[in-house]
Amino acid sequence: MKKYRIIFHIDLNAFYASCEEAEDPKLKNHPIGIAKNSDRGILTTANYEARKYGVTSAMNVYEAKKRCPHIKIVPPNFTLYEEKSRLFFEYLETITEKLEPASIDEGYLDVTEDLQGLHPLELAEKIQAHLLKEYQLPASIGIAPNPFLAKMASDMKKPLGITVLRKRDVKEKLWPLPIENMHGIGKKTVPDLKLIGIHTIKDLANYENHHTLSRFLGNQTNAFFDKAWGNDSRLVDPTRAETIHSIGNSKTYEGFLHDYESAVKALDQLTQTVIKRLHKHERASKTITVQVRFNDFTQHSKNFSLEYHTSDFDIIFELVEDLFDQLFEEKPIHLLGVSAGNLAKEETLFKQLNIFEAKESMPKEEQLDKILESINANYPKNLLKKGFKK
DNA sequence: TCTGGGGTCCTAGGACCC
DNA sequence: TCTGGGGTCCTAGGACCC
Repeated sequence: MKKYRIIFHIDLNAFYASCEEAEDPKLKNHPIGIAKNSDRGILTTANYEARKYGVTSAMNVYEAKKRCPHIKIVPPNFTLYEEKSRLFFEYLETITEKLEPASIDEGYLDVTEDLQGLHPLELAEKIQAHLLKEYQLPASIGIAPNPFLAKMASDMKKPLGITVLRKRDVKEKLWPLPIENMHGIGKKTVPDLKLIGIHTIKDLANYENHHTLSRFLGNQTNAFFDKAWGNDSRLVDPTRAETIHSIGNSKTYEGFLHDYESAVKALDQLTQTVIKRLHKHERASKTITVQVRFNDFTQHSKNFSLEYHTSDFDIIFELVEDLFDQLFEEKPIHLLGVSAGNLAKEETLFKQLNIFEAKESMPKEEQLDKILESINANYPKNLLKKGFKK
């Protein structure tokens, strides 16, 4: 007899909006949207009252106001959302250690061994009620034998839904869904799939020619195909979210940046934010990336990997400036981004330092020289620095 | 619908090493 | 010498998710 796992996917409904409603209950019966600017840009979230008017996440504010003229635009309060998210996961940890956070407002739980003597449905109801009562956070819960089905299930009833999706329900409940509803299939891939006759998850499950399929789905072809049949052997992995891979900061400049100097000033700000967050997470970075989007929406990035990890502002900013020099064009700049990747824990580095007397112990001047040397060796074009208004 | 900011993962070519 | 194969890392770009 095969033993099925019991996986929950828990998704907090309209999370940012729900946080705002929890803080200010007056907002509850009023349509609200979360957006930085009250007359431009896009909504990160809309509450369900606003969704009744056809307002959705990622819709621009102008359109949202057209559909719902009395919508209230609330600026985001990320400190509040992070705090609520922390409480959410802290509570889930009391249910099971087998918890994998998937984003700020959703997570997977393997409750196979932690049912507390309850029926899975009862446990889900208990969790949902607790989240609503203690934190005023409505949640949708999917119950399934694997993470993929649990994720698809939690999407089926929102808000405050609980949906069981068993293997034997796949043909009836999963297959009729349009292919764009499949987690991992985005708006670039959908037209390709439709071109070869795949419009629903059923079409994917019954598509014979995997060679053709792999032209569009690449490496993931078999994984997607298995998922279409309701199969997904991935384990709930609590360590996955513990490893941070990159820390970045980017900003859109509505009025555009028109010259080199103001861009460098902006990059200074972005770099400072990145460094602050690196320190907060006690991480040092080896690879720095600078990203530029111009007013014509062309986008470019450059990155450079250092010989060793650092979290020093002077070193990183020197590199940021240098990378930007290579990206600079005489066009108004719409977006700038700085990102630190290839991260290592600082405590680990200290250990290495003690053993090898690594280069971090050199005076900063010397470190900078070394780095510039290394950059120039790799980017001889750099030295020319032509066409810049310095 | 003319557009935020935080990320993860994949791809593909090239450099380099054995 | 004109030519193998495997592996890893670096770099730029793109797709996707919330």
